[in-house]
Amino acid sequence: MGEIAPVSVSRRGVTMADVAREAGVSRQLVSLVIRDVGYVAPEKRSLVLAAAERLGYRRNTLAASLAGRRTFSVGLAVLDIHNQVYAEFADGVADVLEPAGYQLLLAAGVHLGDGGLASLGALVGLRVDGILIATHFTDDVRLEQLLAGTPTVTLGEASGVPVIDAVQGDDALGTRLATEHLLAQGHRDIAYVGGPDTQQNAARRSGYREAMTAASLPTREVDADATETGGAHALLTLLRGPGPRPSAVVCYNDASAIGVLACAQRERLLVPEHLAVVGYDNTRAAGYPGVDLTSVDQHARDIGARAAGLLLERIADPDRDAVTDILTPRLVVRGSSSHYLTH
Amino acid sequence: MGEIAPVSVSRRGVTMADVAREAGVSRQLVSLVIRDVGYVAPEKRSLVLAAAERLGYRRNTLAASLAGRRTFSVGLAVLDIHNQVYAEFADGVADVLEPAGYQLLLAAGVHLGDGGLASLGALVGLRVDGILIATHFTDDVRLEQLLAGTPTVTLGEASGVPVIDAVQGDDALGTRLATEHLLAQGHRDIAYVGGPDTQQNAARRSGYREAMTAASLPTREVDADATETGGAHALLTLLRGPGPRPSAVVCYNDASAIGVLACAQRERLLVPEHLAVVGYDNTRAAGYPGVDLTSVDQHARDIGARAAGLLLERIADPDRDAVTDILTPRLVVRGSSSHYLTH
DNA sequence: ATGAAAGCGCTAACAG
DNA sequence: CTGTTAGCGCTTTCAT
Repeated sequence: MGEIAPVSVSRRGVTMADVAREAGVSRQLVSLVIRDVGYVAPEKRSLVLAAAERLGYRRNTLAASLAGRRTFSVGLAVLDIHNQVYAEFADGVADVLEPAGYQLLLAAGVHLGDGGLASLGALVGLRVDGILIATHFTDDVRLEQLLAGTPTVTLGEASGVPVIDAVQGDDALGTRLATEHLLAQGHRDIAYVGGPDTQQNAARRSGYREAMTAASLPTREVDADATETGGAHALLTLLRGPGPRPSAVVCYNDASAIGVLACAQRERLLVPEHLAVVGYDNTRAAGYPGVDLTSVDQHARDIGARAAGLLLERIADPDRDAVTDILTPRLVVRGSSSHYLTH
Repeated sequence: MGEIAPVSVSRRGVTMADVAREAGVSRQLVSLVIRDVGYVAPEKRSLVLAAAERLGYRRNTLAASLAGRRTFSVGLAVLDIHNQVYAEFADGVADVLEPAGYQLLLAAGVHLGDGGLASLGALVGLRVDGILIATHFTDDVRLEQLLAGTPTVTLGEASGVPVIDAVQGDDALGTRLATEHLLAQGHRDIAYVGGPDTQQNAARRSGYREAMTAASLPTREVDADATETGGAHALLTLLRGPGPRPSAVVCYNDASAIGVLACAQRERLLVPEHLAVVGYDNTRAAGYPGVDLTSVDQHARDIGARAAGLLLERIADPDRDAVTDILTPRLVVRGSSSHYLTH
């Protein structure tokens, strides 16, 4: 409030200049030491470090990024943090990005339909060096415009934008493996519990259809949302519906499969004797006792790691051709689909 | 490369100045429109918006934050993104923070022991307006120094730093409720499966001890890590150990409780007839068929929301006194502990 | 190896 | 409602 306020360190205002003054060196020298680049005489270096420590200096990443035109951070936008699969994507991404010196910024609950585009916009606004997107895509032109200039890789689904890299599982193959496994067990009446109309779910559905068609068998499908309740309702629909009760069900994810199991139990159907069940994603719950669910593993963590790798490549060379990587899923057989494994 | 390059929009360089030029207005007017503050004539406003749209303008949050000294973002540092509880914390936090206009930046895998402190440092460096921490705390002096000047609230555990707000569940009460529930069912031999030595786990352990001591019964404890395998081993230890087999087990989290269930099944012990089991956290898996686990619900989502609320208050008034909020848990009784509920 | 000068893109405080 | 004048804290380029 006085005419000339005495120089004082404010609550959060320790700058490089302060550190330089304290250490008796130039501001640039401080910058070099903090960034750990170039050669700095060891004594000077420790002088600076000590001064920084004493003052509680914290580098202002904002200013550094603005001036340096790089943030060394990448954004990961995921659909649902509760979904194990996305957590595994994130693990794989972190495996690659952290050693490379990037800070991972996670934005959860990103639905591209509504407010999710805003989340993406926030990441772009933060000028992250790259963006990883794990959600469902629709033909939204604005996506291309929004991401123009920011290296991007999608996980699990392709964006539809030609210049964007993608890493995904072979979803059609996954359900084909599941269906063929059931066929090999002698099942003929195999139903499918499908999900909301996304790229991924469409691929999974088609895998089931292909396998059934190849075996000259009719298909039978019901839909469920991504919850246990949805799966339970789906099974009820199948049981109450016309025609014979299916002897096996392929589900588009583990949550719905677990719902099917719950419903089967309530309906006094033995699994797998009366009803064999296969899920998708091989989440941790699939291995729980009393669940013991056969499931397709899409190698989510590997997808995350691979996507992060592609992103790093694209950051290094923004003009290289876009690639789409497809990982081969594997079927993990458990008690819910195999008589031999039943206790 | 020419002497004087023609004005061209570079890959990512559309600035407010460009928009102003395109719209034929001043740069400040653009700023007002973009920030949506003050009064701007409708025609001018749409003129600016149209120009921004045409040029594909994206506000540079970095520059805005640097100049405005506020980022309108808060960091949420969580221990383990795979753990449902942290996902629910995040939900609650988002419930409050998003309507308030804050961008949530999630940092996962934050163990304060090792590299996690670096993650926190990254958030501080980004100059987030506040930090929410959901992990375990040890007496680390550096934490206080690191966070000085950044409003902070902890979730689930207190930090030990007096000036930091905290929101947590009453963990001792939770296990006391669980133990008393088992006592009410007539159990006398109740064992406890405890976790790694954290504040939270210590409180849960003490709740069990209090309840047993109050009933003049001896305690019996084994330890397990936070996985299903850990729980399974713990039960084996109890079964192979001296003395009679316990008739009930209280577990410090759901994962270990599910491990106990798995082991019980392998050992041909009926649940709850031979062994009653109670978990902690009431994760979604507890409600799965075949799991059907009685569990203590600490209201994680509410904890997240409350913590976010406190953070907002502290951002508004950094000097108000620190508070610690304790939420009362409730016991959710399912088939794993109650004969009456068994199918 | 170090200092000086310039500027990243924006907000803020005021005079017009 | 517009224009001016200052920075925010840092990196960078170029001298020295």
